[in-house]
Amino acid sequence: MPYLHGSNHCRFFHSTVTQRTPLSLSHPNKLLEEERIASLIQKCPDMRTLRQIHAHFLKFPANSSSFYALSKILAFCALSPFGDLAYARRLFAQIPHPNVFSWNSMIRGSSQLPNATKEPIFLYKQMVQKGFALPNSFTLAFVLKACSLILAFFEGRQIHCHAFKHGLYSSPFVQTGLLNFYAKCEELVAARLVFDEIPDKNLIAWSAMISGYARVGLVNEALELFREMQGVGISPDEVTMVSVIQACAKAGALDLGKWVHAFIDRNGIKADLELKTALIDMYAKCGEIDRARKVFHGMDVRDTKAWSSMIVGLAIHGLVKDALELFSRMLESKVRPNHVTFIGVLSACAHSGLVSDGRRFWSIMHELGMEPMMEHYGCMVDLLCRSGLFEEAYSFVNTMPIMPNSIIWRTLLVGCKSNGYLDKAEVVAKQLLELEPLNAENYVLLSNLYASSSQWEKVSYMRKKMKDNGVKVVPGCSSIEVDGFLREFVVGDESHPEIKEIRKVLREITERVRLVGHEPWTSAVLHDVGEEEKEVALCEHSERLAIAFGLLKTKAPLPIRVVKNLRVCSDCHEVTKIISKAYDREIVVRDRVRFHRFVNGACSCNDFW
DNA sequence: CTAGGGTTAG
Repeated sequence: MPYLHGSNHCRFFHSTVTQRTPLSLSHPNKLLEEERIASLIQKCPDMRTLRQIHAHFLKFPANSSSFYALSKILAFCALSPFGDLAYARRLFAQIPHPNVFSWNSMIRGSSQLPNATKEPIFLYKQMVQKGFALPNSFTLAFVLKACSLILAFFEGRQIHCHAFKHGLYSSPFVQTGLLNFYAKCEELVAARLVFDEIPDKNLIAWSAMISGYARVGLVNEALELFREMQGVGISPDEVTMVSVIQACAKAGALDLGKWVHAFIDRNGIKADLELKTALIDMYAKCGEIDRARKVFHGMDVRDTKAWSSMIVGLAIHGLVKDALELFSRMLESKVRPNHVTFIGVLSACAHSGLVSDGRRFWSIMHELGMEPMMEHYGCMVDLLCRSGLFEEAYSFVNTMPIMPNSIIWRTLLVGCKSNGYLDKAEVVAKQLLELEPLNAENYVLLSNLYASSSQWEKVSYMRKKMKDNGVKVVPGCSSIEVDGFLREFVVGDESHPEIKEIRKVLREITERVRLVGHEPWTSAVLHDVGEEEKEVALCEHSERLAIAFGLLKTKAPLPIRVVKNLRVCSDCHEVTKIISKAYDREIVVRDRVRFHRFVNGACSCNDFW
């Protein structure tokens, strides 16, 4: 065993010196000695040097200085980027009574692995159960971080109790650790309770809470908190702004996003790599691909995520050539693509039916030693289906080394429809409904597939099956941003406080559009039959409400931007063009993020309610 | 030895 002198080492740790003498009693030379050791170990360039230092200390008889050195060595192994966690584990196993510092090193070290495991939590459990060392605020902060990485909700909640038990709840590090943990687990109510209990909220706490809201799409809450934070005199930094921009991206709130970008410049906040990447993503998702490009070109350093967000952005805009060109430039720049980059590249190929390119990228991925994930299989299935190679797509799915998920089967089912393989649809549908019996989308898709081939009995059978299984349709939803706030309108929801006024405007629109000689709101062709027909028409309802609200609230000739959660088709745009003309106001309706659906001129507006 | 941040298919 090259990493320790077995017997020597054990004797060393079994020596009577298990506790460091209090600093006040220690010899001044000893303090100097410890400082020297710490800086020596900190400067270690690699494990080889560290082992030499380790060996040096093992040669000498145990004293408190060498004990100190050993714990520093352990910390280096566990935490340094040049360290070696396996070495740290072996070293740690030799310590009969590790102190808190050593436990903390191990807990933090084991949570810094690229693939997070439960190891840090197990270590913490051991520490608490053994009772040799009491956790301190560092311990809780580290273990909470570990819990947030693997979303270990129950463990984290228990640590919340430990914070009280050990009197560590007042530590700002424990508080933000808890807050962040709940936020990552998407337990926003719990996160908010912790947040509200923090007496002196610092920038970190505010940022963590805003990030939590932005992550789950509670955009108004995120923005409200951003305003509130400035109200109490805390200035945001670039980390805060990433979450604010992310909130705008999630909502498709372009005007807000632009305002926030201007805010960043105006307040001299440094737009670093992460913030610029978030800006690229925001502009791309809000439909302003050229602004996204501008941010990208203005970057002096670009890492994998920066390249990926630009490539994915181009791909969702259907700018396939640009996306692939950028990918080549990325390779030339020697930035290693990751799985997200390949999702962008493969989906770009799918949007333009570039089969041979897609296959080429598929093998490049293998050459780079990357194992394709579910998403990549999904892109390939989509690519093959859109290129008319349904049979190949079908056998591709059936020979996948991982179990296809519902998205894969659904992609294949859409492929059945577009390629006219209706016989295969039954088999595919069976898989899909077994995997996801409660998703209304599947029934609608299948029902429309039958309707397209006039199999009306099967259409009503799907309706019946849906009813029997108690499957509920998720209502359509549109949103509009007015004065920096997002207003959401959901089909069938009449709870808006101004619904009466909105309805009045809606009636007026109907009249004015009729005067122009158009039948309002009926331009979406209804594919469906029977009693459910009304619901299909209703999918436009949320959009109508949002436009009406916009006309009610915004008198200035600003464009009214409505973002839809559903797919938008050219017919929907036709309707808004008519309203625009009648009111002499620019009205823009956008699908939330999925610009690429227009790529092949195909619109699936009628596939969904 | 502590806390908050970016890209993900249909």
